[in-house]
Amino acid sequence: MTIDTRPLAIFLMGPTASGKTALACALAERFALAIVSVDSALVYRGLDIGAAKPDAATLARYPHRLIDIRDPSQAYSAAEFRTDALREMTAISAGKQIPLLVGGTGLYFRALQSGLSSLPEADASLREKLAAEADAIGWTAMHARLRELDPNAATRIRPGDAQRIQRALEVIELTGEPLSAQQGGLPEKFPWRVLKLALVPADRTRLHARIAERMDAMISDGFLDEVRALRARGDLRTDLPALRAVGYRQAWQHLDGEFGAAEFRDRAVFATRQLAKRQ
RNA sequence: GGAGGGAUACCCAAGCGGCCAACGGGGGCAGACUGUAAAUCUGCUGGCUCAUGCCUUCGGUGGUUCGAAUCCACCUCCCUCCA
Repeated sequence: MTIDTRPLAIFLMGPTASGKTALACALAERFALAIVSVDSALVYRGLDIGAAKPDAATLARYPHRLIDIRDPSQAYSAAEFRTDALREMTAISAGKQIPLLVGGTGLYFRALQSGLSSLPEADASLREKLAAEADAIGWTAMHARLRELDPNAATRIRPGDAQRIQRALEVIELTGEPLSAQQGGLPEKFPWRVLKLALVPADRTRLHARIAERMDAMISDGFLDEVRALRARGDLRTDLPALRAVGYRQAWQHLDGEFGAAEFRDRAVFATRQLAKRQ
């Protein structure tokens, strides 16, 4: 057995409302840790209350990296996260601290540790074009096209999975090669020795109760005003990743008049529970 | 007191004599996932067995019928309107 000389990093994972932030801060209080957020919603500025972003006082005392690094009008991605996180971790380790990666975005953790195949990044205009075509002929037809261009990918991707069909076609158009031929083989040797901690709720009912309580607290803390401010900008649309976040999407629909306040609250709670399951 | 409308599985809600264990949506559960991942998608969701099998369901009790969630009678509860 050889000695692992890689620097240590800690991964703290768990569903929303499971107490990750509190635990991370408690650990940071006692050890030489620097916190890096692993959260696809916290990266956006202006998504605070509804995203359960740690408050200013907490952030001042326990700085979190990779929070508030993007405007809601822009998309962020797993690949960008990987780049950003590796940069932050390198700096932290160089400063003789231990990086503490905290969050609930599983894909980001995976992308960070295992890497991603070298695929082209998202191309907004191409996606728009593909979406327009899909509007015209339907995603089933788009899936049929994928079947011709990349049978392997078409087998893996369901005909109803518009998002993945779009990405596959995007990659094919951008590279001229099938997506399936470009994936696989990620023998990434991660430059850190990872200690993984997972917060697993012992009892779903209790987690559900916490989620409901937290949602009510968010609402009384002005969640809807926060969303009104985002709408007032005028340049944000519901198909942006930032505004598809749990709670924000429902709040937006409510403010559009799709349903009342009580239904908004319930829908937001349901969506949060379902998110917690997937985490 | 009178005139109507309604009671369906955890919730909402179709069904209106057989093709109904009962459309659909929600919720719940399980699962997939390589640059949107707090996203996107899939399956299951009365019980027992899990087989084109059996059993118990559509407010309650009776009745009509070969056969009822669906028709009739009465009862219970809810809603609207007239008094």
